[in-house]
Amino acid sequence: MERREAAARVRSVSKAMELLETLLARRAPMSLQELSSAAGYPKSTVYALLSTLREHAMVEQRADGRYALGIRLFEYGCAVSESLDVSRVARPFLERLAERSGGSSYLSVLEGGHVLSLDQCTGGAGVQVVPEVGSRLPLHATAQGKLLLAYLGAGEARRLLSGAELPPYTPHTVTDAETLLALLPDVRARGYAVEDGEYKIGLRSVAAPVRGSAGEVRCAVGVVGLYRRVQSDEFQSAARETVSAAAALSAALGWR
Amino acid sequence: MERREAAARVRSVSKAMELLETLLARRAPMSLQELSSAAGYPKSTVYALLSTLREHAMVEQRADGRYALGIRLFEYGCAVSESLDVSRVARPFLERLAERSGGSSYLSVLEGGHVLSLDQCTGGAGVQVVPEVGSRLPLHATAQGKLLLAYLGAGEARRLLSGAELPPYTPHTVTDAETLLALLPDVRARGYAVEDGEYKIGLRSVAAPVRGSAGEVRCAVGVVGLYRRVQSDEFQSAARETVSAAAALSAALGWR
DNA sequence: CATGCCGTTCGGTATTGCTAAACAATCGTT
DNA sequence: AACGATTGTTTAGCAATACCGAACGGCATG
Repeated sequence: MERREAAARVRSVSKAMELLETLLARRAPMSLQELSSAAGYPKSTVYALLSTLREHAMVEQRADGRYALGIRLFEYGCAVSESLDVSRVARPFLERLAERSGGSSYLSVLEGGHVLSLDQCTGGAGVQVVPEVGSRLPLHATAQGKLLLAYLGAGEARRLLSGAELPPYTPHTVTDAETLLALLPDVRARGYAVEDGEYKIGLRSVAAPVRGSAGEVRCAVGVVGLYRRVQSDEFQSAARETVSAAAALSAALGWR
Repeated sequence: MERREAAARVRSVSKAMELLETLLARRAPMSLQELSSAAGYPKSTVYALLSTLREHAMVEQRADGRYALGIRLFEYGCAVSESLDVSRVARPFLERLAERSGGSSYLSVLEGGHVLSLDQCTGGAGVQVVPEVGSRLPLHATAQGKLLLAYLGAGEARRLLSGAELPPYTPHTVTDAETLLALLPDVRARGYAVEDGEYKIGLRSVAAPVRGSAGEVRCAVGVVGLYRRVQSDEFQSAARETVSAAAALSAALGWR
């Protein structure tokens, strides 16, 4: 029997975190009423939680009374960013990869059923579409997502996919969990994952695994660009560059 | 009678926030016991709080059991950073200021009795000492701190200074609250604040106020460098550049 | 001046978080 | 290997306290 993660121990803390998550999802200040109905708790409950969060600068209240994410979260974010040795070490590799692949490179990890972009490096040529640092991308419609899923335990990958909707971003998006799971052994065998216009039409992307000193897959490096076709020479070359950048970064992190 | 801010409404949320603050202050993973004794709550209480925070990825637990700030805080930090239009708008001004002043420029706000550095831009010449983005600096020993204090209500400035110790970072640090408060009218009159080796010996710094559309002082821009003396031409020139950069940035933010 | 809409306050209730103590797991030492 | 020390985890019961409905006051707008 697999061990279920324990339910939330402290409900009020959970509720407070839900409020922050709501504010993050909306990406805009919200009124007390909005937060109250969005979270499903009574106004006065939400008020007490927000007051407490406000005292710790986790939220701030605007002049019009609406609540927004607070400045202390910026501090925490910087501290976490510094403690992530990965992104510091990865920077030169990302830059070199962007230069050699002709696309934009990025570094991402798995977090809460999404792909979280840790860092990026926009390529030189023309208009480039890159995920914003700190933004979430879908697991099922991105190369990074498929790659990170591939190196999870099979049960874990199924759990993440079954837990959520798999919305079709383009006609090429794989929206069936089983179909997606069936692709993962191939990803492991090849050592990289490919995305062919599954998130945005015209964009194609490769991702390869970055391993830590214990051999575990810590994150993914990838390239995204306006490549013509997956079979094209440019794309295949970008894939090779991605794999070798990921290997070099892994080595820098102490792999082998 | 001045309105005292209400006490924390939800204690468990407050305790959870204290744990995060402790982790931030130590800047290193901490064991359950360390956190328990640092925060002054029993082990099992801290455990319940940490478990809840962990479920929301606000903390993460390392392989050795120690707790560290979680990856979701990075997400929140990025979101806050994006919503701060100031730092986006300020970037070109900071770059130009660093270039013209011969020092390093930075942007900072008042937060929780400290100066919080939002962005920085290191100058080209030689070794430069700049505050890390996201780090806290003392109010009483920095140009930014004195500047931001100067534009608060007098009562507010006194409250912030009396609440905390004023440790001497160098022999030149002003450690007496009243002496410091007496300097603030001069700062307002001149339109900029100066720091003369009060935080680190050899470093001198200027800061000027950035105003928002309502005329309120939103943050400070400044320059720090290895200037010889405050009276030197280079420093005086840097001060003029700082004031004009602050004014230009204010204008870009809708002042006047 | 009435009306709605908001953020804020208040007090009683029972929910729920707090705690001490026991448990389990890991590690270093004898 | 056995031990003991140290640590993270679980549990159970009590009472503190978080929760909520309802009322308040301020601010717009009609």
